[in-house]
Amino acid sequence: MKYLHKDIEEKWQKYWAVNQTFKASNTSDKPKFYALDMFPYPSGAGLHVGHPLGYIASDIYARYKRHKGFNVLHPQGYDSFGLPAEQYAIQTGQHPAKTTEENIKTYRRQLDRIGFSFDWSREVRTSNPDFYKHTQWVFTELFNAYYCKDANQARPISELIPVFETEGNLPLNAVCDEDTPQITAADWNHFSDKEKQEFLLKYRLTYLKETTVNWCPKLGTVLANDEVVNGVSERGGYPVVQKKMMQWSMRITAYAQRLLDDLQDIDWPQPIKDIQTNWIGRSEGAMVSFLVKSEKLKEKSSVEVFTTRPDTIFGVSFMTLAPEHELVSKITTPEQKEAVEAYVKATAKRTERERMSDVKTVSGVFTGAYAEHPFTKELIPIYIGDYVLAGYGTGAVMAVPCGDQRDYDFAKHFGLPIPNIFKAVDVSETAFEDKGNAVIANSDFLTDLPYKKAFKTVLYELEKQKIGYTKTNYRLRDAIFARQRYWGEPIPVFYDENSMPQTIAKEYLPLILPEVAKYLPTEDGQPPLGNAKNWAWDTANNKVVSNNLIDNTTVFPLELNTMPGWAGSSWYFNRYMDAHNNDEFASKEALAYWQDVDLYIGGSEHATGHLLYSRFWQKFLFDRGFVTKKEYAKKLINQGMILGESAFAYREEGTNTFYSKGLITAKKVQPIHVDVSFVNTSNELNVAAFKNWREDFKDAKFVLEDAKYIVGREVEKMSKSKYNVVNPDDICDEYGADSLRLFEMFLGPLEQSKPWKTSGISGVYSFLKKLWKLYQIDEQGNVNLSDEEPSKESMKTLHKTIKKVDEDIANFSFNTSVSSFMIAVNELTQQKCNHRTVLEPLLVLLSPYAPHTAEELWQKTGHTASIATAPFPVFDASYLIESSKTYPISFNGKMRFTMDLSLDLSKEAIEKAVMEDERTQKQLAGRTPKKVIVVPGKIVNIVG
RNA sequence: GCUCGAGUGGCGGAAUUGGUAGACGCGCUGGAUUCAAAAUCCAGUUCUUUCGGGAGUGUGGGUUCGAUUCCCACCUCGAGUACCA
Repeated sequence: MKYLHKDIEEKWQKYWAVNQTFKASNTSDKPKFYALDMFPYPSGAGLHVGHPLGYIASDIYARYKRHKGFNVLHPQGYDSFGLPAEQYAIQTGQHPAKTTEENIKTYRRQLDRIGFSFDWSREVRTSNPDFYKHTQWVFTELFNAYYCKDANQARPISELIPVFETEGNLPLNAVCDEDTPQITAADWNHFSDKEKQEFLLKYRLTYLKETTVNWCPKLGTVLANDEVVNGVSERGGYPVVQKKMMQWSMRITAYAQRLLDDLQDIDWPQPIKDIQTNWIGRSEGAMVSFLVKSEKLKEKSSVEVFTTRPDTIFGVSFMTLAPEHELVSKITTPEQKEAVEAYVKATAKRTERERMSDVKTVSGVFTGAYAEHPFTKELIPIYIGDYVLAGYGTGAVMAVPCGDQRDYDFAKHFGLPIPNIFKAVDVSETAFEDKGNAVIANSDFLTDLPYKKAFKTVLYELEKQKIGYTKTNYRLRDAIFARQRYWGEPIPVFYDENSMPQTIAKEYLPLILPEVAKYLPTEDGQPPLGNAKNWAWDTANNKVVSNNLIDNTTVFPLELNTMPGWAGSSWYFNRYMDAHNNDEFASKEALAYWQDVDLYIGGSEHATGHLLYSRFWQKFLFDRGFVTKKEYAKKLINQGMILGESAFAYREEGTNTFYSKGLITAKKVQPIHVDVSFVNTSNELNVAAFKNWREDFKDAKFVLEDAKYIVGREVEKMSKSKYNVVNPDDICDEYGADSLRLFEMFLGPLEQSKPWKTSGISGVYSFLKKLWKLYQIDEQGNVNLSDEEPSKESMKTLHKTIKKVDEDIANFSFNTSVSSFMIAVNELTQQKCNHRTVLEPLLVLLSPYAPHTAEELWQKTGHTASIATAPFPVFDASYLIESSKTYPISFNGKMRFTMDLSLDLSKEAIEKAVMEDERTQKQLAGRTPKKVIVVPGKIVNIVG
């Protein structure tokens, strides 16, 4: 009978759905295994063959673990809040919930066709109120917590009030806003309610503060740092400008050190760890105060700088402040006022992108003010310059031109002195930045000290004289946690009579996203939720009511911002453990059983976004005792991207004539993307289909070669706009889901990017056909296997394959395990093996890839064991043990011939046998070898 | 610039702790079957050769009896990051 993949796959997919074959239980005697994929955003375009790559890998591993006797949790869901649905809504008026629902249907249908073993009973959707009510709850927990540096954990904010009441904030060692003043108990007790609330906000882990944000005017929203790439928005590529705004932020910086330290405990790819380490950007150095000497200043004032090279302090010849630095206006002398103000204005106008594309231009202005060097007491000029960033360190630097290239360039540009404080180093051309080889000179008490020693000595002195102290700085910033958008989780906050934020208590969540007439911002620039008619909080009845009822005594306005895209994905992995729990995000029992993700597969593009934020939330939930693990994913694998093979037709410039690829050499042509579905495997274009494709090609002329139009090919990212998308549905139609799954794995190593080539699929497809053939299935669908004893050779093939595939899957080397199966089928075909003893275990083993075929056959032959519960075949080493081995015989490391030698021969016996062989004698031609190296079981090498 | 990662046939890619380089698949060549095609099966396929061999894993060195594998220098490509003081 023919291999009818469609019938087989349909039948078993239905069977699994009806029998809930892959439903995981929260109670089991088996050890647990949690295999997770990064859940997709359900876009309108549906899946292409690149999307399921990681899902296939995790699915194989999940099935493998089930075979090995684990209770496996392998869920899937949707990250369903997001921008595309909202933009579609703005254009069409269609509610995002509706398009999202439709897209999810398409996704589900496509995923089902590929035959994944997902436990769909645990599906989550971040846009479901049942789900986001818990996202909102995490927000309120963060709001009601602060970070205690002594305990090194998050604690309830309520703890702070008695401390403030009795001692003020002086003894408190907690993370807070940089500008938090010191207060005494008396201060606190004299605070009004509003002042108390404002003060507490400086400690909350999610807080409201005026901050400089990345504002994207085109998208009408703020963006987090990781959403800005090269000064433009990651989505859409629109310009981004800096703007001061009142914003919700998350105090992720409180966790900077722990996020760094705990990387050591998790088995994640080194590149991801490196990226996160870089992003957190820890640097150790010192804070140093420079006294400002300005007649204009009445009170004593100083500039604080952060430096990683306090050892070079005697090389300071000027200081530079960021143009935005608060001291700038205070210290600027009247003579310089005009120039400084013009410069500040010009900098503010420039977008981040302009500032970056212009790195090489040195610019700045002298403020007219001077500072006093803390040791030499010399006066040094204070400049402003845009190479100093307001957001890092203190927004001011002590410039050491001989030791820092940027300071050097600045000094050269403005003709400032470049004192050399390095021993035996020439700094006339360039700065000397190599601190490992630095020996300090001309530096008073630091002279002749190497870098490390000088670093320690100067810090000791700075601390003694109270002009500086050791400081660790992080590049990581607090994450902006609000978007001026509609399609996101509402922030569960209302504003009380003092206009201070108050969270909505857990029992009244979810705060459901309101209906709005328009998804655009309001006319006065408020976020889209400003269009909602019913968007006020009635504190008497704890429910949402009409805006008309706002009286600021019991009914208050609700927050108009929504949460950013990464909110739901920061904790969803815990939800799968107990997806239908209405009271809590997951029960204590479920959390205690599943604990954490054992294998997490997804793309590396989330390194500084989702993969960092989710670690932060998990640590917070851990601190507050809600989860059992401080890291949620033990092992992470980044699957590579599957690239598309774009096709191009070549149109001569200024004409509508297309030349076949071989004819374009002398012509000026413009390559045009052609839909890959018009091209066959030999790169031949279906001209008729192409003409019908677009109006402007209707009358196109084609110059052919050998009566064919041949297209050009190029590997690019798979995308709709490049017309190189391959739909998995088409592959399933023609070759079946098993072929698709096998082929995606066979393409190459999981973690590597690789181009998709539909022509290659014939290899795995014919492998499946050959496999099917082995079972000699007749027209009635019966399997005709022999119950006689199989040959030793066939048993060896089986057990060799078991051993290899077991090892390969355990190492996530899926491509080589597919090869092993192919070899096995080729061997068994050649051996004419049709023995049940060999072929049934082979199918169980193969089922991670082709369960449908396997189950089909098990059923037909009267076996009813579900693949999910069938035992993994036991590997029997005895079939692999051989009595003899083909030894390569080498002369000076070069292989000359082989000899079959018994494996139980001693070293001496092997040497004797080899030396006596006539081929050895021929090679030696009478000479005596210097040495004979015998590695039992491996090789014999004769040196001489 | 800095930090990682990778360079193997026409192509995707294999190769345990250093031990017969090119597994497996695509493509290609020849053959069988067929009126023919598709499908299937068989044989071949790194380059070179005077048919004994010789060369060969980006380049140049080194360690070793023996290097795709280890070490040093360089070249190329990819990814991340970028005035971070």
